[in-house]
Amino acid sequence: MKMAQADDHIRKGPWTEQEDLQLVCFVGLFGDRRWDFIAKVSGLNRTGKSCRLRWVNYLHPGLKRGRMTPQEERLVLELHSRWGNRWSRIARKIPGRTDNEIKNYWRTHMRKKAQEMRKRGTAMTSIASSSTINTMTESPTKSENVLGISNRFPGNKGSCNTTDLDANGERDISEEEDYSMDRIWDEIASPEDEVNSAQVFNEGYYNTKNNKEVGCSFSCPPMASPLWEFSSESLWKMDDEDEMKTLVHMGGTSDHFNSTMNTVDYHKLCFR
DNA sequence: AAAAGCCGCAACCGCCTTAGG
DNA sequence: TCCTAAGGCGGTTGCGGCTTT
Repeated sequence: MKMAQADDHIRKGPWTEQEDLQLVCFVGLFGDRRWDFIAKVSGLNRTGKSCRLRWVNYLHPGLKRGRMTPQEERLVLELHSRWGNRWSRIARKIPGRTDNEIKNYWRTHMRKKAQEMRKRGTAMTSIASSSTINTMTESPTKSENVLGISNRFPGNKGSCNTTDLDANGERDISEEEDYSMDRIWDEIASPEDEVNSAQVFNEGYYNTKNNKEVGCSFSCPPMASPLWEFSSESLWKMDDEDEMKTLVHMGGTSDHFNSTMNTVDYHKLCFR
C-alpha cells in the first residue's frame, strides 16, 4: 500500500463524470503514458494507476461496448486455451476489448459452465476426453493448468477414486453440488499439471509461480511491448499476418482493426 | 410489492517488470 | 550494476441492477 500512504486525500471508488472529463482532457494534452504526471497536473486526487485503469478500461476511444459477439467468444476460448489467463495478451488480439472485460467474461463463462456441469452431473472424465472440448472451453482460470482436469474433478479424483462412489457404485452427487468454482480451480492447479498441459497442447506454457514463459513452441509473436503505441490511432494493432488470418477465420470483422480516433464515438463514450 | 439471490462490471490490491538515472 | 519509480498485469472485491421467489 505504498501509494495510498503518500497522500491521505487520494480518491477511490467510482469515477464521476467530471473526473472522466478531466482525465480525457489531460490525456489529450499529455498522451496516455505518464500517468503519475497526469494524475498530478490534472488535479484529480487519484493515483496514476487509477487514472491509467480508468482510461484503459473505460475511456479509451477504441473500446467496444456491449456483449461479446459469438466470434469474440470463440476467439477468447481459442486464445485462452493457448495462453491461459494471460488476459492482456488475449485482449491484444481482440480489438476493442480490454483484459478486464475478457477476464470478467471468462469468469462468468466459467461459472455458468460449472453450474451446467453440476446440473447435468456429468463426470469431467467424459468432458475432458471429449473432442468437442479440445479448445478447453472449460479450462480453469487459475493458472494455465488446462489439463489434468479429468482426474481431478469431483467424483474422479486421483482417477476414479472409488470413495467417490456410493455403495451402488453411483456417483456421490452431494459432493458435486458442493463444488464451487474456487474449489474446482484449487483442484485443478498443481505443478505437474502445468507440464501435462504443455505436453498435450504443445503450445507454450508458463511457470505459474513467477509468470515466466518457460516454453513456447507455437507460432506467436513475442510479447508485444506496450499495450498500444503512444498514439491515439489504435489500441489494437494487427501486427502479425497470422493473427489477421486467425481473426478472419474466426469470422470477425476487420472494421475495428483500423479504428482510429473517432470524434463522435469518442464523445459518445466520454459524455454519455 | 418486498426480499433474497444472482450477475456483470468497475475498480482496487499487490506483485512483477521495465526504464531511467 | 544497482536502485527506485512508474507502468503493467492478474486476482479479487464490492456494488448496483436485474431476476426470481
